[in-house]
Amino acid sequence: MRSYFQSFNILSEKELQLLNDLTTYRTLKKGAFLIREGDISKEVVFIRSGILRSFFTKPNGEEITYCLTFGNNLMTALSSLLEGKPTHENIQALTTLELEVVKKEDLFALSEQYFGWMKIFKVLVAQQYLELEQRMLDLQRLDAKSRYEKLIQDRKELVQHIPLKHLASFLNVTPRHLSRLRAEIS
Amino acid sequence: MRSYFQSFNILSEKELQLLNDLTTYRTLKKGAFLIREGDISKEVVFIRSGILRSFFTKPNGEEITYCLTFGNNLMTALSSLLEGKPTHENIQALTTLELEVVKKEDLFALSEQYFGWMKIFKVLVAQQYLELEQRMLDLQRLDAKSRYEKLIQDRKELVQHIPLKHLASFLNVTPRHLSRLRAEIS
DNA sequence: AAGGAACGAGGACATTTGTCTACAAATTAA
DNA sequence: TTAATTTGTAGACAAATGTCCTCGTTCCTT
Repeated sequence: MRSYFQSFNILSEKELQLLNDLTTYRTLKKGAFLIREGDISKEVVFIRSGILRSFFTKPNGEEITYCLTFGNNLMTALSSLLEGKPTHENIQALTTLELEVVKKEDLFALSEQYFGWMKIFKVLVAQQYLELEQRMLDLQRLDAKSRYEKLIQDRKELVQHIPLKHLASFLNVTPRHLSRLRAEIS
Repeated sequence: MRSYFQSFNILSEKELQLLNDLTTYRTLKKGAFLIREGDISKEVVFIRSGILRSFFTKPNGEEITYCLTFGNNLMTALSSLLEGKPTHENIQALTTLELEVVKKEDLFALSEQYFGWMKIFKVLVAQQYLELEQRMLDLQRLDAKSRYEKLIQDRKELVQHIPLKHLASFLNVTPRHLSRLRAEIS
C-alpha cells in the first residue's frame, strides 16, 4: 500500500511514513464479506492479492455487481465512508484475499492535519468519479452487445476471471442475455 | 457564489475573500452553449438564475441528458476539468442565464495554496460522486416506471420545468416510452 | 394575428431483453 | 472417486421498450 500511495507523487516522505503505524494485515476467505448492506463503512482496504466484488440488491433480492477489484488496488464502500450512513453495498471475497487495512478515522485524521493527505483523498475520490461517469456514459450510450465488446477490450481480466452471472449484472443484463451475446459475437 | 461556498463552513474568512478577485459576471442566452463536446473545460460557473442542461451524444447523434442544474448551484464539465482532456459533455442554456464564472487555473492555484480550498474541492467532487452513484443505482435497480416515479418525488422541479424529451433521456428511456409511463401512472 | 416549429399523446408494429426451464460441462466437496 | 453444486448454453415464450408515424395543441417568431 505504501508504494501505491507513493506512486501518486503527492505525499512527502514524512506524510507517507505516518501510514505505517495505521496499517494492519488481514486475510479474508473466499466467500466472506468485508461489509454488508446496512453496515457503516469504517475502513479502507488495500488488496495485496485476490479479488473483491461489491454488489447491490434489487427490491426482489437479485444481486447487481457494482464493482470488481483486483490486487494492488484500494477498496471500500465509498459512499458510506464519505457520508457516514449505512451502505447499500455488499463487498464479498471472490477468492481468498490478503489485505492491508486502515481505519477511516485514522485516514480522516491524516487528511485534516496534512495537506498531502487531503490532496490525495481529493484525487482518489476524483478517480472514482471519473470511472463512474465513464460507466454511466457507456450504460446510456451503448447497447448491451457493445458494452460487452467494450468490456472485452478494456477489461480482459474481468472476462477471464469473473463468472458470467457477475459480469452480466455488472453490464446490466441477465445471464441469459449475456450468454446470447456471446453466441452472437463468436 | 460567495455565500454558496460559505455555507460549507470549510473556508476561513481570508480564504473566502480570495474568491472575489477571481469572479466575473456573464450572461448566457437561451439555447447558447457553455461548452461543447471536444472542448476542454477551463472554467466553473455558478448559476445565479436560469437552467443549464448537459448532454452527451450517442454514436447515432441522439442526445442523452446527463445533468440538469438550476440556480444557486455550480456547474462545469467536471471530468474534463479534472483530467484536462476534451469533454464528452455539451452544456446548453435552457433559459437565459446569469452566471458567475471562475477560471480553472485560478481555482487550482487556490487549492494548491490553501488547505480550505483543497478541502472544499474534495467535498465538491465527493458530492458529485455520491449523486452519480445514487443515479447509477437507480438506473440498475429500478425499472423505467419506478425511475420516473422517483423523479417525481425527488425532483419535482425537473418534471415541472423540463421538456419531456430531455427528461426521457435523463431517465434513459425514449420520449415515446415516457409518454406511455405518464399515461399508466394517471 | 398568422404561420411554422416544437411538443406531447398515442396507434401499430419491431426489437431487445427478461423469464422459465432443461441440460450438459465444469468445478467443488466429501 | 463419486456425488453435489455451480456454471454456461439454449429453446420457447412474455414483457419491456424502441421505432415510425400521425394528430392536435401550445408556443414562438415575425
